Amino acid sequence: MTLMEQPTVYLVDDEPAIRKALARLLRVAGFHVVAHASCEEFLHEYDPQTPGCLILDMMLPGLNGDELQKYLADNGSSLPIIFVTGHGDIPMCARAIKSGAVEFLTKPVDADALLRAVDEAIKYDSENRRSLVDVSAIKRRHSLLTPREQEVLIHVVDGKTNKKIAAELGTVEKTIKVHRARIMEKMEAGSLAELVRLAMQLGIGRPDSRCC
Amino acid sequence: MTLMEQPTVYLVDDEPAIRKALARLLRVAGFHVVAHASCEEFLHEYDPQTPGCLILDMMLPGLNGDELQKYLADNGSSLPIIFVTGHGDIPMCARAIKSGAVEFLTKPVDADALLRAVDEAIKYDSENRRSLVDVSAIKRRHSLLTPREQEVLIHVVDGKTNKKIAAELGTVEKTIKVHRARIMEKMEAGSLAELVRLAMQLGIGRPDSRCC
DNA sequence: TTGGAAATTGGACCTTAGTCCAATAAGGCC
DNA sequence: GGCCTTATTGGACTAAGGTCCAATTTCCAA
Repeated sequence: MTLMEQPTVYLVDDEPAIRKALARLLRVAGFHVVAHASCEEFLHEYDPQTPGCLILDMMLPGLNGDELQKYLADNGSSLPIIFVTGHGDIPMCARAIKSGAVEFLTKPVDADALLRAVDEAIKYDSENRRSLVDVSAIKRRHSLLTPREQEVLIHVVDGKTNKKIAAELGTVEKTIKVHRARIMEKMEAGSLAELVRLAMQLGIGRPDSRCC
Repeated sequence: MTLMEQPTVYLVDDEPAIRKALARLLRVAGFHVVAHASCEEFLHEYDPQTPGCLILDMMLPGLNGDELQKYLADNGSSLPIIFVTGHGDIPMCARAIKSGAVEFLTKPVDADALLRAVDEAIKYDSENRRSLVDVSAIKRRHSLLTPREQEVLIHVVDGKTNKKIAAELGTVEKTIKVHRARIMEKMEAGSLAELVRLAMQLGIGRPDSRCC
């Protein structure tokens, strides 16, 4: 597994001097740094499994910083981003942070501010990954359910009795009992209460029935 | 009830000309506007029950804009804030938005941008109030439970059987059954699944047991 | 064509949960 | 001292959930 790996600080800036200086600063502070000159280059190497954060210049040849931010967000990435820009203005800053950026710094970069931001970003990322791992484990178990079992699960966490579920699915109580037992086993739930909580994390259950 | 009231746009700026201009702009756009010259004046009149948002200047005599933001946050208010400032810089913008501000605009204010921000803020506020109302209704029902019933509830939503709960609380199964029935009645839960979901919204149950 | 997963059902039996009626005991309040 | 809430318990009974063993049917893929 790659879970307990040391976090990587990705750095994307087209000016070699800045790249070198920031990389050095971060390495001295004990971080593992991977630097790129463009977003395209970064995307080519980036593995979403890797924990860490991204220090990103806004003005870049090719894909810009804010475009990369949007691209990553659209692709489900939650890599925390710290913007570092030479020609930033307030609307740009507001947009970046509203879109989820952890920090927005201007050049010349204040070393302390950057290190504080990196610490915050990495902390944020690790907490986020922990909960993502939890949910993905539940999803994995849920995927082991047969289509019919998934269907029964929805009714079970809705609080219906086996008899009622059977009637709605056009079968008998006995059948539902069997499905139910399999569901508890495959979902590794020790009780109905636990099953309900697991299902909630998958968005199954009442609070989402309001969608109709 | 004050629930379906029309939202109020609060406006705090020490410059009478700006106050007048912005208030006029907002009223023309159909909003109900209440303007004040200082944070102290605003706090004196503000009723947290009122839905709406706050357009706030940063530099003010007495309490500053960011200080009011912190004060409101510390006091559990979720009134959305739109900052409008004449001498803002990027760090100030970043801090304000990271602290939850909806938007950070600079003077002279762009009318379209302000109206867009107000729309967004009011939408955000109304959604937020809706979920707050839901949770407070559950809290109210929970407060009707006797101490003993609240204790039993914790064990019930943990998925334990009546027999086990009785053993842990030093009583017999029959007693727990009675408590349990009262709990279902008072919490207005139609099934165990529903009770578990209600309890979760109050922070009762497994996910929070990790606190110890 | 055949082996296997998925879905279904039966029967017997045990454990839990829920319900209705009734009753006791302790502590607080007017 | 009465009155009320809270917490407790008993008995009897019904309903629902869970378990073990066993069996059938359908459909898909090797």
